Amino acid sequence: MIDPKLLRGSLDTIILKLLDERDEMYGYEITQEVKEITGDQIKITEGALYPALHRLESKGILSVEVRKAGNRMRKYYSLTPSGKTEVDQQLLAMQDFIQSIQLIMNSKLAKSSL
Amino acid sequence: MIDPKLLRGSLDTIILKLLDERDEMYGYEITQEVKEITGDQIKITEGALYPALHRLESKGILSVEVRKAGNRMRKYYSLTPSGKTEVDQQLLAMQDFIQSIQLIMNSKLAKSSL
DNA sequence: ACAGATTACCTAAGTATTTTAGGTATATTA
DNA sequence: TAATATACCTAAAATACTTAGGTAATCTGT
Repeated sequence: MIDPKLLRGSLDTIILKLLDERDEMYGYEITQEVKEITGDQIKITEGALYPALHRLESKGILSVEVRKAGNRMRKYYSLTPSGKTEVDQQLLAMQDFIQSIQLIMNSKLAKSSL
Repeated sequence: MIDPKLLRGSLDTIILKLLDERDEMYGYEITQEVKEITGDQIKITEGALYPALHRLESKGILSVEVRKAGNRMRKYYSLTPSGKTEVDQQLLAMQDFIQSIQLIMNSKLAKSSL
């Protein structure tokens, strides 16, 4: 399991990336998809997910449509036009982030006496 | 410049990785080294750095030695024995994290009608 | 000589995000 | 019919960060 600490700050990007691929997803589906893609490595907790979805909606990045699956309610989220711009930015930002982290993790700093 | 939001949660690992290479560094030196390695992409703010160093020290992961450079004080940090164990764990955790993020970022989810 | 930038440390208030720990209700499986 | 899974939610507490200061020594250019 991925240390949840490292995940801080990347939840929004993960959500947006999935919605960029899937067009439409509901919250619970997102948690399951992330678990599957990462082989159970990343588990998004609902206490983090739902507030994040609400935030993104209130920022105009996501739009919601409530539909019923049988007798049960689902809230389907999708990217708004401004959300699509936002994804592109966040995906680039994530790439830069990973690259920089790898620079640090792969750096062999000069030790005085080797 | 890397979105500071994405950096949340990885500051400790960055610090520990540098100290694993360098054996001994002082705070300001860490900020400069990170800037240099990442080509100005990652800038660690002092408001984040110093509390982090104090946290790691109080956890017994780092030890400090105050020395003078001329008339000016420097606090040199280094890994304690338990700190060395901790680095190893955190470096593995960071690798797993990056790998999982990349799985998500590279995932092409099945869209219904392609 | 001295102003401004850099080096080097620090802290506290405010903000943001997450964890933890609940709650409700329907649907499926043993 | 009990337990698990699906599906939504929230609020208090914890955590970590940004912002915005503060002190002081040293270097750089004029």
